[in-house]
Amino acid sequence: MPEEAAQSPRRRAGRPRSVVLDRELIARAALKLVSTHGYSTLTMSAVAKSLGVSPSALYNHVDSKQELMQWIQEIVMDGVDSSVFATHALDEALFRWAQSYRDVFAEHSPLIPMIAVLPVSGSPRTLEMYEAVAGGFVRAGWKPESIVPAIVALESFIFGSALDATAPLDIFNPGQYAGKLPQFEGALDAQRATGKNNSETAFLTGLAAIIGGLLVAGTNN
Amino acid sequence: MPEEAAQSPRRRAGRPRSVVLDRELIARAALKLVSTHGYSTLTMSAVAKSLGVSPSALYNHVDSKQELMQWIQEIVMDGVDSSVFATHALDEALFRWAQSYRDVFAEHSPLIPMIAVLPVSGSPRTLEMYEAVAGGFVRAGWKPESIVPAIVALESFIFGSALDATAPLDIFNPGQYAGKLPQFEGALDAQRATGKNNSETAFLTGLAAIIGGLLVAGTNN
DNA sequence: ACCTGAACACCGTTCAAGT
DNA sequence: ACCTGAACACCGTTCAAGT
Repeated sequence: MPEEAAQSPRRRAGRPRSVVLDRELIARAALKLVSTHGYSTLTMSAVAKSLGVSPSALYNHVDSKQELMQWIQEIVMDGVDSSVFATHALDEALFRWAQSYRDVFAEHSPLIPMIAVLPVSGSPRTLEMYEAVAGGFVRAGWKPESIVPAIVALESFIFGSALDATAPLDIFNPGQYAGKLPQFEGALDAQRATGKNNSETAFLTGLAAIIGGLLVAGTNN
Repeated sequence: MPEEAAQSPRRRAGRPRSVVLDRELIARAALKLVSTHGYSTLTMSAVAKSLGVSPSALYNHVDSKQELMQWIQEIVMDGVDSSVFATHALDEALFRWAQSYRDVFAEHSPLIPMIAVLPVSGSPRTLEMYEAVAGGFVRAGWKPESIVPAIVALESFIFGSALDATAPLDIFNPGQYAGKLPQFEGALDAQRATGKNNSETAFLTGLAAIIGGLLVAGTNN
């Protein structure tokens, strides 16, 4: 199997014979593993196996599993649509950007605790995204010092919502406490009667609320 | 050391001689470990050691480490102030509740990915909290079907903000990309010049925005 | 009923040895 | 330069054996 990978591109003269692994290959293999079998199956061993290589071989190309997960983040970040800030009004752009951001990380929620804490300097695509978002705020006439807090507030909501999106549908079922929580259960029944997905409704109404609320505060005072 | 624990309370006649472990003791030991040395040191082995017992002994009282973490959650949840809904107007109550909620889980962020996905039926204190919050919405005249999505949206923002609160202060430092992101770096400099903690500002302005935005939508239409 | 000690089935990571 | 295989230092968890 390694031969297949080594022979497929026509080799330039003087190049080493069979370079099998590199960052791109490892990251893609990891992403494929995660996409098909979930993050619980993402082990260095499994990644190595899918590449037909021994686990220790990976450490010639990656420092740690943590770094490998940052590589995955970088690829995943490509799915976030930051182009809308160049084409739409700020409120509409924020709405679309936030939705793509949440949808992407709902599928990769194990990355969230890591991203929330990691310096952005390690992720050029994240920085590109921030540049696009900040540009949208600037063009809308925002006070400069209010822009970064607004972005962070939106991101907090987005990450929290992405985590929530992975929750089971019956997460609010009171179980043995049924009948003892009149106010909450009434609210729960009314929500259920709408037939809508609660996580989705919460995200959309919350997003509209926070964007609306921020826009009121961000330009005036 | 086990003798000390066994002899301290006067024993009622007929009681077994030296019951050392129980749920409360284990949970408190785990919480103490976490509070003093952080979640990275929370291993079954470390908990056992702090109790002067072998790791396998714990499994006579707890099913898994996951369950132990739920016990910690239950204790931690006590630090969230839900009493404000009985004493304050909805907007003010939401503000105070959310702040205590975020502050508590900023110190216990590793619990967040677990909580976001776990059925609330396992946590009576969480259910009590929901009952108090829902009561606040009901008394403020909210449409019943809008209450649960509002709570979930607020919780998503709170959990996301609690994760963000653990981030290093210089998380946005562009590093080697300095000078290439004019809009974002301008916004960053302006925020820095305020001298305020960015995470705190983001939480407070975001919270005001989402509460304000929700209150506009929740009662009218 | 509850504890100990050994064992199991994993992890991520290191490193000497090979090519 | 890059791979293999053995080894290390952990995890959480199980289980037979003791009291």
